Amino acid sequence: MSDDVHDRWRRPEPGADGESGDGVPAGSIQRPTIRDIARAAGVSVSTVSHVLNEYGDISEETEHRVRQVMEELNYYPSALARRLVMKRSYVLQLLLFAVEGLHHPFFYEVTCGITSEVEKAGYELVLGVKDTRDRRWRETLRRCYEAKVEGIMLMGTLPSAKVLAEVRASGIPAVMIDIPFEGPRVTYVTSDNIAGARRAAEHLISLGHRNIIYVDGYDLPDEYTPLPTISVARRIGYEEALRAHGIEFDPRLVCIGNYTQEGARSAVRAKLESRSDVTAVFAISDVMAFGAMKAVRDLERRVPGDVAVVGFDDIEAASYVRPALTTIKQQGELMGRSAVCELLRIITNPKRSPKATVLPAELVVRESCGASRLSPQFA
Amino acid sequence: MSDDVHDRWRRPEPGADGESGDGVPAGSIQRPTIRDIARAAGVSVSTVSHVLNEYGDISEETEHRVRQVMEELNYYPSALARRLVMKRSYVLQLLLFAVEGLHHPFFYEVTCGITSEVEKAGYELVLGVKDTRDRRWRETLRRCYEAKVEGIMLMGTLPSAKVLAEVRASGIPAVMIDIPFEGPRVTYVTSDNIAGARRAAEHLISLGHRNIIYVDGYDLPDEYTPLPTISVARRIGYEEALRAHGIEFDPRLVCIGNYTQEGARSAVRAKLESRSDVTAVFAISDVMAFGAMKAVRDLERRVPGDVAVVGFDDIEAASYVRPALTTIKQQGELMGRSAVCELLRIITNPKRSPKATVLPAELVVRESCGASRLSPQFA
DNA sequence: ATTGCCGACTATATCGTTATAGAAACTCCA
DNA sequence: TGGAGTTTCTATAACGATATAGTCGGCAAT
Repeated sequence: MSDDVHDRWRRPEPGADGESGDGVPAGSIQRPTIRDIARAAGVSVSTVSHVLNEYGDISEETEHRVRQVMEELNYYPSALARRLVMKRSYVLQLLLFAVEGLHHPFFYEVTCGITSEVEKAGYELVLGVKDTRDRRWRETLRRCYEAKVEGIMLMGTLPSAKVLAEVRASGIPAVMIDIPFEGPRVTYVTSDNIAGARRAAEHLISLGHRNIIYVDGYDLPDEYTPLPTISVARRIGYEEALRAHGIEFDPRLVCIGNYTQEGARSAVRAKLESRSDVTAVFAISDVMAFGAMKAVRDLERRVPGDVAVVGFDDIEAASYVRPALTTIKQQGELMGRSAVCELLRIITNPKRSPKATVLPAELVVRESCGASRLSPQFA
Repeated sequence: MSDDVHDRWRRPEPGADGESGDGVPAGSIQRPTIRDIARAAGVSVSTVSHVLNEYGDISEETEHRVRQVMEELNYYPSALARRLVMKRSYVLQLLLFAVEGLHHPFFYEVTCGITSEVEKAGYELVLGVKDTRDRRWRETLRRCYEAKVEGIMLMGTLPSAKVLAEVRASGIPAVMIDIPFEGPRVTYVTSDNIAGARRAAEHLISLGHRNIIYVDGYDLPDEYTPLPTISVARRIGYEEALRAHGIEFDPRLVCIGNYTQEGARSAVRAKLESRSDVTAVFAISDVMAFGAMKAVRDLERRVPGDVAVVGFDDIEAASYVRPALTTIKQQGELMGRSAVCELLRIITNPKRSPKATVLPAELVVRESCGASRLSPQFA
């Protein structure tokens, strides 16, 4: 029976027989098409299609025969063809702008959440990583248009605010991650960065610190369209906390760590050397907080004895380091999940206007600020 | 001029005019097709295609006009249609089997390397993450066939050896990451796991340790087709080192940490409680080594004073923890890059037989084994 | 004037599906 | 017996590109 079918479906044209035909371009072992199935099963193409899509108007007997042939010929319908005719790609794109690969662990957590949710919804996730310094982001967006991507998620440190405008103008549904930006089919999910940063600063203030170094991520990119970055939001929270406690904001306590450990290490060291009155550091990412801790040790001082350090993100490593890092917990995985859910809602329900999501950012007290109240799980 | 063109290209059929037409399914703002461009520019579809693909047989004047129209109508050729007719997808698939999302930081590093290289080659990367315990991996493979994915990369802890067999049988070029498995169009890249593990164990032995707990990842999956896992390789290295130094392998010193911190913590704690003669732990991943360190502390003992710990991977956090973790460095990012390069070679050059890549795995001495020789960069 | 060639452009089949609109056979009921 | 309605199946036009195999002037060589 099996052989019988195999004989029947072979197309007349190609002469080649053996599996490893000689001149074939890679991967182009001719796979059977819907027409081959139809021929072998003795039905029309339409019938096969109806079986495939479970129209329910095919007799049990015919359906069985068709399915059997499909199995025997090892048939898989071409998603390419289907997508073309249905004008849907079932593809979501995650676009990550980062400076050195996607090395930031927090992005990783978000990505985890995204993949699992995308998978669940039966979509595909295309992962695109661009260096923030790479000016050719327009090309990357072009690929989204060409591939008829159904939705875009944007994450990381953007090269320019133009990206946002262009995504919005493209009409493709989009969810920004940690970038407050909205449009007709665009929204965002973010942690409550202002409240998180405020809480971090207040924690330090409540422990008696007054001169607190603020370690920012980047300088603004050279185009001065203001980007609604997490830096901005966290800075607002930091300044709010100072104001609420009658401390004047001192711009000379701000330094730039480039979101890297080494960047923060040298920046913080420089500040600590020039300002002996500093007793605390608030870095807007855990990785930079690690750098700050190293800087403190570089100067033969102690964390938290001489300088208290608080971070932001609560990446896994925050609980590994000694002293364990007090930080603001962002729910990265949840953030990824929420982004996908909202994106799918925008896609499937165009009338509904998209809704922004703000996730809470909580203080996790560990050891790096000298608070003795350790949560038991980080012992 | 612009308006002129816009008038010309509008198709006759659809009545809707405004942008936010009412009943339109999301994202289905009708984008212009190659036919619209042809019409508006007053040339044939073929001519537009020739311009698009730089055939070089179009007069400068015509080409200019066509390009201008494309710009004005905001035209992007449909990759879907092109892929269908060219029978190529320019898509690579990364398939990751993991137990809890893709939470292992090492996978992340590899993924970084992969994306950057894929991007560079002008391909797209589809990211698929499956839970190892999820039995429906066959469905995931089906999607690769349907999407005419040109190459597959497989990473993580597979649910079954059948996956490997099926990928090989599919004829799709594939590169396994850290899974030694080969076929006509299949190969792998891996660290030198045996040598790495041997080195880790020898390091402990050279410091005088004799009873060394070995923290493995998983038990073998329930189907007993033997999987060529990193566990197996590292175990071989560990046993080799013991043998070379006349130490008898004690199976009761092996425990299972499930590649998680907590799993390792409780497994190691149990072992330490039952075996007071143990002075060292070798965990086959850094994350499990962190768990082991916690277990040691749980029992009020000290690392490295009472128990030395060595890990495997050298994830970033390994240098953050206190004491900093002595471990075997795997070059994750390079691994990802190599995988993509080799995969592209298999795809573009089907005659060449694929070549396996084995990357060196080096010992990085930090503090967790009590070696005083600290490399300066981890101070 | 014929032939051949070249440069610029085009008509049409094709990729492998789904969608639309029937067709053929059969049942049911008056 | 003659529709009406069902059930099962089918022919064919899309979808939006590329590939193949031209056409049509014009120009040089014979």
